[in-house]
Amino acid sequence: MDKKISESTIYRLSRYFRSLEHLIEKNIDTTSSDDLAEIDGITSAQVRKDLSFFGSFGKRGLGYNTHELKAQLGEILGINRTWNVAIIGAGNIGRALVDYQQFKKQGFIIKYLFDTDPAKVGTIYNDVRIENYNNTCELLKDHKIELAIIAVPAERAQAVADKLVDAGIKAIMNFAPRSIKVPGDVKVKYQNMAIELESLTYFLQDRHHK
Amino acid sequence: MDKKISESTIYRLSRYFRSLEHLIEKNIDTTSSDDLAEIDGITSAQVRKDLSFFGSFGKRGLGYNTHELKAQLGEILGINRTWNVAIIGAGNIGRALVDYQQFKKQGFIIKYLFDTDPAKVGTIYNDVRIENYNNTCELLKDHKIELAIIAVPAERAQAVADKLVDAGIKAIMNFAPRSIKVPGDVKVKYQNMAIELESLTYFLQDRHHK
DNA sequence: ATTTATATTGTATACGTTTAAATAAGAGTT
DNA sequence: AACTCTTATTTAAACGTATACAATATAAAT
Repeated sequence: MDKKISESTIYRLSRYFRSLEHLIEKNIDTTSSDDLAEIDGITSAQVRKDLSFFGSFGKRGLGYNTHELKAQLGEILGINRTWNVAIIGAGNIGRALVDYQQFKKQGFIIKYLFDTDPAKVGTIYNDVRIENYNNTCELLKDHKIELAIIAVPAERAQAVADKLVDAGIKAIMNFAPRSIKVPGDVKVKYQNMAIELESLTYFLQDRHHK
Repeated sequence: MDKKISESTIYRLSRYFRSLEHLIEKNIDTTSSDDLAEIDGITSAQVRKDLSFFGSFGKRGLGYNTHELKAQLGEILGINRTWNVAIIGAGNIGRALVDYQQFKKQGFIIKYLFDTDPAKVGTIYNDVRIENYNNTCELLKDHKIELAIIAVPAERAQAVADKLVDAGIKAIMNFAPRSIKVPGDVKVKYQNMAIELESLTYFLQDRHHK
């Protein structure tokens, strides 16, 4: 099972996982590819294809057991465990992320906030200690932090990325509105709400009425 | 020019726009598809292909004028103007978005925050008045709000979406961790940081070492 | 002034990937 | 055993990306 799985497949798997959680909350034990597709607005064939990359989890004629499928997806996505996360930058975005309930719910533990501001360093924000940015490298290494989130101004993004790479981080989520360069074995995800809104305004314009 | 443009193209256009802003800040007047590709980590051919859908903005042998190209992209994306935005839900996420500097910078004006909490309604958060959720429909209609952001708990997302559709909103960004159903002419973008992190953890797992 | 070299766009073609549709196969029911 | 339902897999179509090259603009060289 070494075929390459597309990022869109992984992304959809996360959404199926979310939908399954929802079904389970409603005490529903069985579902079908058609149900899952409906919830997420794609085709049932897509759902089955996505799952088929990893095995066969359903019963023909019956569908999928929500609990089992959720467990399997959790296993695949690596969220049947917790992940330690550090956030660089204790500004508005960094702090909002500390508050973000979904992270904790999905097993992402914010271990540290880092900042350069002496007034912030040493204080505690919502149970998370704000550490000195200069200590980033050693603290990340010492405490087995595996995921890092960049929440600093654009012009500092690359420097922070370099430091994270030095600290051995292999997965970065970048909220700074600037592209960063990292080695090939480091995975970066960009997160820029303004860009997302822009892709909406494009479709709002008159000339795209169909 | 009625051919269908892919979402990824639009998304990349936004990134080129951002890169051009950056170049202009550095007083650079000319750039090339190769430069833009380098900045954004894609191929130069991709850059030219993306642009070619909308016209030819460069000079062969010379490249692109940063100012001109930025203006053209702004025109295409619809961000050479301002857009009125409403946020439904004045919780952590809603308030963080009001604080998000990039919105204002890119011409997105947060006009209203809506909430159901009587303690919040009527107060002002960071220059934005928090209005009663029940008045959403009329206020959106009266004040020509074109974009709306859903920042309420999952279980309330669909109800809010329905109300926004009633109010004539055609573009929604949904921060609630739940899929919503809307008519075909309404464009929805999902924004779920936990899902984004999950797609990173997938790539962090041992079995994907290549 | 003409040619040659160099740079870079714009487009046409080829390739690979992703999505959708079609089909075969398994599980249960009557 | 026939019928229904739904998965799993195969096949085909659509789409997106990368490659290749012709077109064009400038500068340098003769």
